[in-house]
Amino acid sequence: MTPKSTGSRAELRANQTAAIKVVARRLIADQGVADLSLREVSREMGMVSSALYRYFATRDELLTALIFDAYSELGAVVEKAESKIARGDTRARWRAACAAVRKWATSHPHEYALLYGTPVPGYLAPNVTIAAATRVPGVLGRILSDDVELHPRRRLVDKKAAVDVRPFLQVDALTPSMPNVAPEHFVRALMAWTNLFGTVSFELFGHYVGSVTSYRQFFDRVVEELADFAGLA
Amino acid sequence: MTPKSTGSRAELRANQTAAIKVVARRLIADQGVADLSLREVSREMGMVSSALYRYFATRDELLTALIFDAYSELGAVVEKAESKIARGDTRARWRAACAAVRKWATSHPHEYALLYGTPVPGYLAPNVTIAAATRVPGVLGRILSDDVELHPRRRLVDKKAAVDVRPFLQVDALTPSMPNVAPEHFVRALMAWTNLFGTVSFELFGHYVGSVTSYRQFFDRVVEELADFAGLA
DNA sequence: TCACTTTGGAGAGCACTGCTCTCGATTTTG
DNA sequence: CAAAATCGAGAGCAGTGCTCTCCAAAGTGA
Repeated sequence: MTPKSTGSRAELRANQTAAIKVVARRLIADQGVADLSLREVSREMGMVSSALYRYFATRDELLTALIFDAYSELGAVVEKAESKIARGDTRARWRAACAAVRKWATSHPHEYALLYGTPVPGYLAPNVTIAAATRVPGVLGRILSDDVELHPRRRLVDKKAAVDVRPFLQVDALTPSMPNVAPEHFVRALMAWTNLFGTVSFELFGHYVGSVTSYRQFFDRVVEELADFAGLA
Repeated sequence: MTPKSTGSRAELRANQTAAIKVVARRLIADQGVADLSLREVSREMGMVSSALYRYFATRDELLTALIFDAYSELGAVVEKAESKIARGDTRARWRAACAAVRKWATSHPHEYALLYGTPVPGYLAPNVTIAAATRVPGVLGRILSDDVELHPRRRLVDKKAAVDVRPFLQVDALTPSMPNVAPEHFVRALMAWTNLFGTVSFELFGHYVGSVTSYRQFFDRVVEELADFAGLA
C-alpha cells in the first residue's frame, strides 16, 4: 500500500487506527463478534494482516477498543435523549432514557451483544472501559436523584424495602451517582437498571419468543412499571 | 481406536455420543464455549477429529445438544429444589427456586453463559430446546399461580398495572404456565423472571463490579423485592 | 546536511481451527 | 453368505491469530 497523501506521522497513525476500528465495527455489525477476523479487516483495508499488529497488539485489544467505543456511543446517545426533556419531568426523562437504550440496542444488536452478552473469558475491563460503561446507569441514577430532589414526598412506604444495604452494597461508590437517593432505595435503583437491560437482552437474545408479540409495547409497559417500582413521580 | 468391549451398534453409538458430550461439557466448564475445539474433544477421547463428525455433523450441532442438556439440568435442579417446599408456602418456594438458579449459575458459569449469554449468530433454537428452556419460567409461573389459588386476596391495587396485555403478550401461550394468574399480572410475572436472570447475568458478567460487595446478600434482597413485586403472599 | 533511529507495511511461516473426502476394517442385514 | 451400512484413520483444504524477518520511508540530532 502506498503511503497516504500527507500528514504527520502521529496523524497518520491516528487515522489508520480509527480506520481499522471503523472497518471492524462494520464487520461486527454485519456478522457478530464471533466471526470478526483480523485478516478480514486487513483485507478490507488493502493491507496485509501482519501490518495490523502495528496498531493493535492482539485481537482482544482491538475488541477492547471497540467495546469502549460502543459503551461511549450508547452512553452519549442516552445522555442526549434524556437531556432534551425538561429537568422536572423525571418520568419523561426516564422514558426517554429507557427508549434510547432499546433503540440503540435494536439497531446495533451485535454491538449490544458485545457489551451485554457473554464476556470474553478471562477478560477484565480496564478502568477507562468501566467509566464508559457507567454512563447509562449514571443517567438513570441522576433521574432518580432529581426526582427525589424535585418531588419530595414519602417514598417506599413498604417497610420491607427499608433495609440496611451497607452489608452488601458499595454505598460510597453509588452515592455520587444519586446523591439525593437514600441508600435504602439503592436496591430498587439497581433492580430497575438490571431489569431494563435484562428486558432488552431477553428480547434480543430470543428468550421472549412465544411470549411477547409486540416488543415495543411490552417494553413501554415495563418501563412504566420500573418507574413506579423505583418510586418516580 | 479398537472397538469398545461389547454391545449392540446402537448402544455403542449412544455411549460414544454421550461420552463426547461429557468431554465437551468439561472443556466448556474449564475454559468457556469460545475455546471449545472439536479437535481437542477428539484428542481427549483418543480418536481422530474426523471421526467425531460421525456423531455431530458440525460444531454448532454439538453445541445445540449441550445447550439442551444444560437447560434440562438447570430446569431439573430448580424443579427439585422448589418441590421440596410445602406447596402452600409460596414465598419459600419462590426463594428456593431463585436460589437454585443462582447456585447453578455460579457453579456452572460457562454453561450459564452458554444459555443466557450471547447467542450464536443466526442460531435458532429447535423446538425441543425451547421446551427445555421453558422449565424454569414454568416453575416460577406455577408458584405465582399457586399463590393466587391458595392465598386469594386483592392483588396489584395499582390501577396502572391493570393494563390490557393482549396487544403485546401471547396470552394463550402464557396462561397454561400460570392458569390462576390474571393476564393483567403477566407483565409483572415476566419482569420478575427477567429480573432474576438479569441479576444473575449482571453478577456473572461483571456489571455489578464496584457496586455490590456481597452478591449473595444482594441477591436475596432482590428475590424478596421480586416476590413482593409479583404479588406473592 | 547527513548519519542514525524509528516506524510500519510486506511476506513467509507456525500452530491451530472446522470440515471434507477417501479408504478399509468391522458389523449388521436380507 | 453376500451385500450394505457403519465408523475410525488419515490426508488435505481453507481459514484463523500471531511471530518473525526484511526493507523502504519518515523523522531526528549533531
